[in-house]
Amino acid sequence: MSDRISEKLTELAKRRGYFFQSSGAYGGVGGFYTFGPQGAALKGNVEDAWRDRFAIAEGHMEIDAPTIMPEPVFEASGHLETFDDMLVECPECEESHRADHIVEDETEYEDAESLPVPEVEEIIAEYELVCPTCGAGLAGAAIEDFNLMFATNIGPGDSQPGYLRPETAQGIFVEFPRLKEYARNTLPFGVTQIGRAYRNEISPRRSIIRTREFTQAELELFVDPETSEPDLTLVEDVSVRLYPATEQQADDGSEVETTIGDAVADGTIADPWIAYFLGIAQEWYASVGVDTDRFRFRQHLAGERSHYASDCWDAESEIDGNWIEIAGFAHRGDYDLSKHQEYSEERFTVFQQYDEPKTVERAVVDPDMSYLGPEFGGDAQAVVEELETLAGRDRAAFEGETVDVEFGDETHEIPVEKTGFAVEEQTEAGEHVVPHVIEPSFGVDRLVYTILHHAYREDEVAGEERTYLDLEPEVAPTFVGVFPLQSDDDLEDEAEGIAAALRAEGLSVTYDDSGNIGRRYRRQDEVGTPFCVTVDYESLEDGGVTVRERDTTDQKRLPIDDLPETLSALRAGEVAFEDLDEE
RNA sequence: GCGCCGGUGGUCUAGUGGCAGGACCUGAGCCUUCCAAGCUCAUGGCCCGGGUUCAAAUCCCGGCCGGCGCACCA
Repeated sequence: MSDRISEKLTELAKRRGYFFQSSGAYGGVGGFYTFGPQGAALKGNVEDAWRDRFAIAEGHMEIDAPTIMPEPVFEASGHLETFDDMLVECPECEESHRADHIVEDETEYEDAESLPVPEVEEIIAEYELVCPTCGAGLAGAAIEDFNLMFATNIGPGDSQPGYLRPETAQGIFVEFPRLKEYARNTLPFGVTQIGRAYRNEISPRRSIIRTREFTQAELELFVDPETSEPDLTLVEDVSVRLYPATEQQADDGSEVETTIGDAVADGTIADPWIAYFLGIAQEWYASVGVDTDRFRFRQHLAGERSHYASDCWDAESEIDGNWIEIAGFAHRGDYDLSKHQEYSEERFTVFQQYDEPKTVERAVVDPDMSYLGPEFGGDAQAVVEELETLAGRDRAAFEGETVDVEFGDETHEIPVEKTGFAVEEQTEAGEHVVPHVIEPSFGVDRLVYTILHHAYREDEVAGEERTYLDLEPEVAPTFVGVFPLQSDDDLEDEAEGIAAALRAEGLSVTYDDSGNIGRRYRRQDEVGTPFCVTVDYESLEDGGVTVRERDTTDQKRLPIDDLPETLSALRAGEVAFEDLDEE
């Protein structure tokens, strides 16, 4: 049964323009998909809904950064190193294994990933390591260096290497020094981005669930680790299904049905920001059509977490009995901003003012350059820097007649009186803080797939099998179909007029006069169009039309003049179809 | 990347070393006063390359693509 839905969905997606493999005319290429007319509209609606909730409703700002960035960005982010896999193929059984993992498992080396390839090859030979699958010796087998990032060159030649971003996040982190200005140097503030990311996956699989180019919707929330707090009262009553790490590791562990408030109170979710976003996400996912019975939040196990995350929860949806990750909620700490501060020339901090200015004692130097200059020549400035460092680190060094300064390979004695050493009282209004980052990161393609999968329905209408998509009106690619009951010039004119009026209202409308009325209803059912409007001969007399609801196939007679308003209210969820009064 | 299986109109599928069939869909027409009805007509196909052969969509080899398993998934 479960496999049938995926297969039927794939077939439907191809046939009705939701999504299909790209470049089919050239044999297709693995891991790349095109969203067809329906799919692009659905995806766009999902992105709009995300933007409404996570950017606009939260008061955050959205940016749109390039997908290609220069190499130093990824040196700083750690992706050049950690996105790099060392694969070694067993000469006997031809299985591929992670060379660094084998080394870490079998030797005392703990961070083989960061070692150069030739060194890892030497270690394998030296320790006579064997294939985990068949036990054959791996000595002499070549290690293939594989980086999951797509590489390119910026400008002519290969002088400036660049990479397609493997996550949208770096585009936000890199621009932090300017973005903080827009936030008026005030924490917390959030920056969102919806955009493409690229990973040269070894083995793309399972339709649009694992592709090489995909869309992420990410929020980077920059918080003061000491003072910023979410308003948990907004989400404390939200019911969630959690799968904490402790339950995953227990023999009889199970998912936990609880509320955000209780999970925070009993420590299941340690970080209040993570808890806040899990609550927001739970309700948002439900609003766009994820079946909450096939949805949970799973905590990462310690060994599973990324190089930056201190705690991480995934949102997972159930597809054919398998749980797939559709979002990650990570506490990235100050990892990203600190790394960019270290690797770049910019300051990735926000000045946080104290409630009360603090008075602190500080050791300072004010060297006598008329002494240091002649004494050290061109090295005088470096000596000054050494003195400054030393003063901050070790005041006692300045207590004697002279102070010892390590410089070059020698120790120099400098009279303390020439250093201008003093301990001063200084008033500090605040401090430069590297913000911590809370990152809710959503996979849009997987969400679209989940929505379609969870919306897939088969039932029976008038003795005939029917397939329909139970899509939420807010995200349905086509909102309303408009038909003349039969081929008839007068009916067609009236129906086309209604279609135009609804389009003018901003609704997504499809007009169809082919075949018979039943066929047209089924066509719209199959792509998930929530409502259909049919113009009949009475419409020309009494100004009413039949409006038919997708899920129930119920029909109501409603006045044409009110249609734009009525249907807009239905789309916004302001009224329910069953509550509408007939004419 | 390795292994197994597979690739036939838009979709699903039958089939064989000798003229490639069906169903659905789609389009045109007829019919039709609310749920894939019926009739007529039409469009459209053997993944790519090489080999074997008188003849290859079919057999063989390689590639590409897909499903599944392994590995991978910061």
